[in-house]
Amino acid sequence: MPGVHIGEYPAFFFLSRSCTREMLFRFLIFCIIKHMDNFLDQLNEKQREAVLLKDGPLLIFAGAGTGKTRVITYRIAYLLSQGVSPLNILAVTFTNKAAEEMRRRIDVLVPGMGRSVWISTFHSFCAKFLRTEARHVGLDPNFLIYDENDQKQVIKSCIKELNLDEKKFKPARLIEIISRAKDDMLDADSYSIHALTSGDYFRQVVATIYGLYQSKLKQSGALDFGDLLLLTVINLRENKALKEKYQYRFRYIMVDEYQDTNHAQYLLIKYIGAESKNICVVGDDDQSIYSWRGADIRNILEFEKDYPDCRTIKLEQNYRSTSNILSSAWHVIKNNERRVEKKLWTNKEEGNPIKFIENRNAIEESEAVAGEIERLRNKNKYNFCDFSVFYRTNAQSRVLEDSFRRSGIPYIIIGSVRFYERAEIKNVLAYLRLIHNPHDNVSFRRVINIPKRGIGKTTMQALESIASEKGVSLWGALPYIGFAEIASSARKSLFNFKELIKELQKNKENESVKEIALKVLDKTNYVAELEAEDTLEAKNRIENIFELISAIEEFESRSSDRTLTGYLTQVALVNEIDDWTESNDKVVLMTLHLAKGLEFKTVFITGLEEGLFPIGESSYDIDDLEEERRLMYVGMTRAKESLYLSWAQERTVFGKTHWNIPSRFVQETQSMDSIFEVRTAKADAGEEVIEIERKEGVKEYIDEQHQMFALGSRVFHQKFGKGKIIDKSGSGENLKVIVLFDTGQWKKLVVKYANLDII
DNA sequence: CGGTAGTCAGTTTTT
DNA sequence: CTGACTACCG
Repeated sequence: MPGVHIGEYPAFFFLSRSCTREMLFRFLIFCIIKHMDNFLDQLNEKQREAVLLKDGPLLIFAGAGTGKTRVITYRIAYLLSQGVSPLNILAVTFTNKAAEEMRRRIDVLVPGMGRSVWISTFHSFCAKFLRTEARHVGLDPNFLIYDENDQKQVIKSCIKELNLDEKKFKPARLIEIISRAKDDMLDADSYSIHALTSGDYFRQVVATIYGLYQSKLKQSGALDFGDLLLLTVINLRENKALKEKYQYRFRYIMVDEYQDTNHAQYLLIKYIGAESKNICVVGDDDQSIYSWRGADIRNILEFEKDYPDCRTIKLEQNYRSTSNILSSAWHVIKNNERRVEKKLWTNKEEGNPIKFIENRNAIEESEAVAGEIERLRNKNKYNFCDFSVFYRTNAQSRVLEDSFRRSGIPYIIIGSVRFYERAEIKNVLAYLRLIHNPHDNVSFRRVINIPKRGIGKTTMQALESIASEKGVSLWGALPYIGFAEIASSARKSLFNFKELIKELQKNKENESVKEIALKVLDKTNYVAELEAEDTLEAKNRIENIFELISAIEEFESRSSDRTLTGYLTQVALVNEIDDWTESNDKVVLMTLHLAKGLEFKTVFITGLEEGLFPIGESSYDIDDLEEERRLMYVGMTRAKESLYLSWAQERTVFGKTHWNIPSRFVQETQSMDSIFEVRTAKADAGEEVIEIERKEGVKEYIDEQHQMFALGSRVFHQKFGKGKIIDKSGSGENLKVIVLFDTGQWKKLVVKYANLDII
């Protein structure tokens, strides 16, 4: 180190205590320049081209595993080496995990620089923007962010207030409509205009709900996810000074996973980058899997139209997967008609063949996965974290979890039952939110009677009506309770609650989040009350609460914004995938959606059954089916060395057992040399798992499953007449179908004996 | 007001 | 099968 000199100063000078941020910055830049040649050597020709195209709009088509993150991080390093200040660089990713990963990798290239470059998700960028500019955009800088659960509560109260039928206007559906409207830049007023012109009654009611919903959010001082984007974009559009400020600040913009951006996100980038035009977007239309969330694939396909002078670079060399994996993935994705043709290639060897496992049910499938992980670990000295298991729906994780627990395999489930969604955690958080902003009605309703303080339905109804009469929040209604018909005991309780929150709010500016949280536990007696319950469940809840306290500690040790606002924002926008690091040697379980952007030595894709993956009715709609197929492609291309595809003949959903046929994606891989069946045999010592490898007639078998007696096909039976196949199980001689006959009755029939004719 | 039993709908996928 | 919600009684 002392040998390194910057100009006339020895490097250690810069590392001494007197070093300023600026000096450190210059030192780091020096290091980058020194190593830039080395950096560039680590890139292939196309990647280097993408890194070196410093100015102007740039579109990078980056196939799976082609070093997309590498290009972005090296590009940032290159920009820094060219004298661009880290403060002028904005990198936007889709998930927090991706942002974290990028930061980490920049830090590897340019130590300490990861923190200075603004890298965030769209949503956290907007949250930061709106808080910083709150004064200019007419917001309280302490606004809360409502998650989907909070949204649901608000929507429900809207429906109640408007005397609508929850069955006709389902909260979940309404949230979806409103969220999609916001993605498309339609605020409540614009939506209302559209609804009126359409003459559609349903849409007009939705417009009313939308409007009421927004006023309720405002009353509570809250924004939902969609608002973060919508308001940011509206303000950038309307406020010239603001727009110029951000255009000036962010001279270089990079957007990851551009294929998944929605219209609002597209506009955000367009506005900020309009001046410098230094917009670099990276994406892959084959990995677009969020259209259901408003993502518009046209954003990537029409980038060249938006920026006529843009340069386009295609990254096609895959560094991740063996050629076996890559070619099967290609065989699957090429079935999509709506895609830009790309030819990924690799100079890696063929590698292991893809292994197909057929199981009788979900339990055996899980056992097979667990068994295979143990076998591979013994054989190849793999770590647990080299394995990942993907599935289409979160519900599938439970069975896997059971098997892993039985086998003693350490695992981590990412995303399913979220820690922050547990009742006891939400209760503590609701207190924190009230301390931060007592007008938060959702939190107020949540904890007004937790722990029990004798405030029930009647009291709440009275309070609600005061609030709506006066046009204030529930908290704001408290001073008026003297005039309402509220039992004196309840009145006293409300008063005490108010004093409690006020007490907790005292000194909040000077206390750490942890101190505030501990004060909540202390003053509310929440833990003590749980202890008194003395049940296993209560014990569990107490444990979770302490886990929350350590999560807060963790937050405070790591985050740059350690305020209560910062913490609550983080809780709303960050999921636990960000806390997972490879340092924990655990098998990772997650949905296919969450897997995007990650890679593992060995990947299991489970539940490959028609109706589950592709899910539900999606196979009847070409667009839906193609998105499912892209999801399959994303899953397959996560694997570096080994890929397992498994399915179960029957699966229990909602306590009902369904018979399924293998997913069409299985046969689309075109690489089925053999199928493994896992059978559990009863031996003297108990149960024994037997693996059977079926090599012959594999293709015929799958074809038969799909074509001979496909679900939905019409059949004729001598005795029962005409009908439709609605379910299916077994194979070969044991192939059984359930037929719903036109008479209305249904029968389970063994195909071999039933003598059915396909009509 | 609070507890409990009974009903009913719901699982895609996420910031 | 679960969790969320409702209705009724102590």
